[in-house]
Amino acid sequence: MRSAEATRRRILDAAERLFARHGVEATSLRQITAAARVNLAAVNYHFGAKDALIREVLARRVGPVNQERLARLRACEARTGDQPPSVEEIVRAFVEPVLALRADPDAGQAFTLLMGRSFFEPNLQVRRVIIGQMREVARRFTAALRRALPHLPETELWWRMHFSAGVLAHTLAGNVHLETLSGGRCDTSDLPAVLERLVAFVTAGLKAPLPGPKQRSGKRKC
Amino acid sequence: MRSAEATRRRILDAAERLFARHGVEATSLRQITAAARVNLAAVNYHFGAKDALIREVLARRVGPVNQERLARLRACEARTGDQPPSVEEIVRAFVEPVLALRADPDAGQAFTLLMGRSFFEPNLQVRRVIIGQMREVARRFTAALRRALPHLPETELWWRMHFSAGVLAHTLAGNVHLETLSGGRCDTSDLPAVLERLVAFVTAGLKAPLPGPKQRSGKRKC
DNA sequence: GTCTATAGGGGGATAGAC
DNA sequence: GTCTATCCCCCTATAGAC
Repeated sequence: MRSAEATRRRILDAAERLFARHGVEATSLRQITAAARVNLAAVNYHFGAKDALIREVLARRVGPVNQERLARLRACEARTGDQPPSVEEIVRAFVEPVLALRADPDAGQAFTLLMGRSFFEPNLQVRRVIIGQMREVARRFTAALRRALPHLPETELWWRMHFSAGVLAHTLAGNVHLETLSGGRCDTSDLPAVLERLVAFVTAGLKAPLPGPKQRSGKRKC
Repeated sequence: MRSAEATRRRILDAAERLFARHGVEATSLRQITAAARVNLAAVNYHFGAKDALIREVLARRVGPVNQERLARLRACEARTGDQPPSVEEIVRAFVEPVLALRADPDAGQAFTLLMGRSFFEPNLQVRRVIIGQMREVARRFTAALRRALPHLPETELWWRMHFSAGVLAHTLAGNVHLETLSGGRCDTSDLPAVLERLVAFVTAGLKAPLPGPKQRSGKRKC
């Protein structure tokens, strides 16, 4: 016999781990309840249906991460006053809170893997949660970056943020590929080093010179 | 009555479209054969099992794309002779062949979506095909970039290629997010413009200055 | 709140007629 | 090569005992 809260939590933890490893579609409620050592019917009792469970698994962690992102951004802006924070500072405010979850022994690596994958998830429920949760954050960070990169047209900025999100997602979810293809030369577990690399790459991308209006020079030749 | 080849092709086309839209796990053979207007048993007759079908759907397009990537890279290197091609040229050689598929009315957008998603796919079969097909390409492009960026340590280069792959994947698979979050301000269908933006971002990221060895300055403060 | 048992529907794969 | 029919498994969700 266990408390209701404990059961709920065990289900969420097991679901998080399994969703991360096998994907939401390939994970059955039976696998989840078996891993959580909880009765099959408990999922429906506590969450109603699989979709609702998916939503809660994501929201439980994305919510706090996004709150911290916004708090860091506010702290940056408070510190710099009238001047906008630098691009690098803004990127850090966005990236650090989610990367930090990897060091969290409770959340562990499972959630960051799931999170990175979520951007690409065909499952409608997952996409809805992600978009819903990111909307406010995207709005605030766009505004901050627009001040930091005043020469950049707004459309261009959205594109570059989109590219940046891709870098982050791949960093969270694609470590297997990096380790395999590089033949084990890259250590994906050294978080501070990963963070510095990520920030350097994304910052440079955001600051890239604008491509000329229409260059049809010899470049296309090769 | 149809020829065997035609049936095979109809199955591949339908599977490609459905895998792209709903994911491989969420797509059933029944959905595929219904969409292809083909008998259910035809899948097993022509491919043996679902896993084999997945493999062929991917390999059919990835193979040619990777051949063209290598051909373009060779062309670049032949043209520049002893000098290495520029980073931008190398990036173009990698990115253009796959983006071009989006303009192909036959392959259409379905495959590029599937391809972008494949990097993050939990399904083992998908990952195996992707890694297998990318190994040679990754090796050749790493070698080319190492010549173009001789100051960059090899580990760093692998990381940056990994980040670049994330940008590409998100560009291929994440358009829904960009259009939603930007409120329709970004036109994802203008391929030449997308290409220029992508190349500019990735090239800048690859060329980014190396982060200092250990900076613990006021940056972390915000 | 927690369990067992089961309804009710798909799923992948195959045997065997044509 | 193509079809129908079917096997047998696992899925989600729920009803009802405890």
